[in-house]
Amino acid sequence: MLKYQQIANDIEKYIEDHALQQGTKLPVLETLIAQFQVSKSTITKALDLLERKGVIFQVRGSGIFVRRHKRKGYISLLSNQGFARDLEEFDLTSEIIELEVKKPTEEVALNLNMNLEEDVYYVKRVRFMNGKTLCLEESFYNKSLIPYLNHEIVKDSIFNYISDALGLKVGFSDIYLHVGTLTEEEAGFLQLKTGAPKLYVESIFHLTNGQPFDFSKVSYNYEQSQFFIQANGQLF
Amino acid sequence: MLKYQQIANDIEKYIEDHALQQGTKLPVLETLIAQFQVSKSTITKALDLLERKGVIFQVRGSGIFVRRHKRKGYISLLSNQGFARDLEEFDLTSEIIELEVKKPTEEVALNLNMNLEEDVYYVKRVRFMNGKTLCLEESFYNKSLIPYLNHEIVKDSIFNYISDALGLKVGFSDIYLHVGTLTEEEAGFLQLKTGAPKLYVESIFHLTNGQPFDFSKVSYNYEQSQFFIQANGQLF
DNA sequence: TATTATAATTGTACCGGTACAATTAATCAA
DNA sequence: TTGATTAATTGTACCGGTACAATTATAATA
Repeated sequence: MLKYQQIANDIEKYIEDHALQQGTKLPVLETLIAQFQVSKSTITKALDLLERKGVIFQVRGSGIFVRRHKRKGYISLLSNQGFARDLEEFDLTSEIIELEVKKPTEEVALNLNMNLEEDVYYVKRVRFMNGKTLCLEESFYNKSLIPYLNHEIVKDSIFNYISDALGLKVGFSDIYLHVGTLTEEEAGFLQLKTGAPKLYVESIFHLTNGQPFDFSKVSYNYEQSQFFIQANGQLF
Repeated sequence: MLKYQQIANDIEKYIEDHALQQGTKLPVLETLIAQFQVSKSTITKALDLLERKGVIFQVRGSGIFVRRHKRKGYISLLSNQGFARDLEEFDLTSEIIELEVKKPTEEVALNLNMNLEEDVYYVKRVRFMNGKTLCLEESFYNKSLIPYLNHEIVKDSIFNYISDALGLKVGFSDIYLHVGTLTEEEAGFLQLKTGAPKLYVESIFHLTNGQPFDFSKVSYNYEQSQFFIQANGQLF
C-alpha cells in the first residue's frame, strides 16, 4: 500500500476509534509530518484524499477538522475511494434470475463501445439489503474483457472477481438517475405494486484505461433505497 | 486565478473548442510543462482537477486522455468544481411562493446546527427548467450567517448573492436522495397527480469553515428530472 | 509468424524547499 | 471595554528534483 493511502487509513481509523465529533481539530500539518515521518507533500496527499472522501475538511490558516455526516442507513452513491467499508453495515445478498451469453442490443453496444456481433454476458439479479428486496438489476459485460462468469461468481461480487481473479482495475463510472414507475415485471420481483415509484439508475463502469466493461440498468425499491452523495459547491 | 486552475480551464476549453472525442490522447506531461511554463506539480494538480471533474482520465505509462460522457440534458449532482458552466444549457427560472423569517423546527435546527430561538430565512420556490416545472423547493438559511434576503435576491441565485455580496465561500455539501410519492400540495405546484413518483432530495450546504448555512428539501418532478453523477469505483 | 525478453515512454510517488494567504491570537490605542 | 493594528499560526501554491511502476514499442528468440 502506498504511503499516503496508509496514512489516510490510519487517520480515518483514529477518528473512528476515538469517535471524534464533527468539528474536532486534528493535529497541525507539522505534527503529522513528525508523527508519520514523511514529507509534507505526502501528508497533504493523504489529507486531500480524506477530504474528497468526506472524512475531514481543511481550513487554510486554521486547521484540519473532522467532518462527519450523521445519518445512517444510506448507500453512498459516490465512492471516491475505499467505498467498500461503507457497505459493511449492510447485509447484501442477491438472487440470480438469468445468466447467459447474448448479442448486445444497439443500446448496450453503444454504451459498451462494442460491435453488434460481439458477445456480452447478461446477468439479471434481484438484490437484497438486510433481507429486503432492494433492486432489480440487469447488467451487461463485454465478454472480450470479462471472458467467463458463472453462478458462483455472480452470486458473490462480480467486481471482486474482476479485480482479484482477472487482475483488471476498475476506473471511473458514469451514473444516470431517473425516477419512474414500476412495470408489472419489476413490481413482481420487488414485491411492490405496478405503477409504484422507482429510482432507475443506469451505470457505465470503465477500466482504468477507459474501456467500458459493464453497463447496468437498475430499478430500486423506493421503500428501501436511500442514497447519499457528498459534493463540493452548489447544485444550482 | 491560481495557475493550476487557469491551466485546467485552458485545457478544458481546448478540448471543447476542438471537440476532441473520448479517448483522444493529449500531449504528454513534459510537453504541457513546456507549453505552460510551469513546474511538473502544477500541471499535475491541474490534471488531477480535470480528472475529478470528469474531463480527462490519466493512465500511467500511457498518457492523458479525453473523457466525455455523451448524454445531454442531465443535471450534474456532483459539482466538484466550476459546475455552473454545466447549467448554461438549461434555462432555469423560479417563482417565489413564500419568503419570511421564522423560528426553526427541531429538524431544521439540527441540520443547521442552531438553537430553536435563533432565526432562519424560509424560502419556498417552484423552479422551472426550460419553462417546465422542475421542482418544489423549501430552503432554510441561518439568519446569523445570511442576515438579509429579499424577493430580488431569491428570484436570482441565492448562492451568487452569498458569495458576491456577502463574501462568503461555499464549501462542502451533504446530499440525501429518496424516492417517494407526491403529496396533494406538491402535486398542485408541480402540475402532476397526487401519488405520482417524486425524487426527494435533502441538502445541507456548508461554508468553507464547516458551518452549515442552508438546509433544503426539494421534491423533483419525475418527468423532468434526470441526474448525472461521475464516480470512481464500484457501487456494490 | 508468434512469443518472449528488453528497452523506451510516461504518469505517479515521494522528497524538501520558499513564498504566500487566510485565520486566529496578541498587542496597542481610544 | 472596544476596535483597530500587528504578529503568530497554519494550510496552500508552486518549484524542481529522484526514483519507480505501468504501459507501449522494439528487438531477440524459437
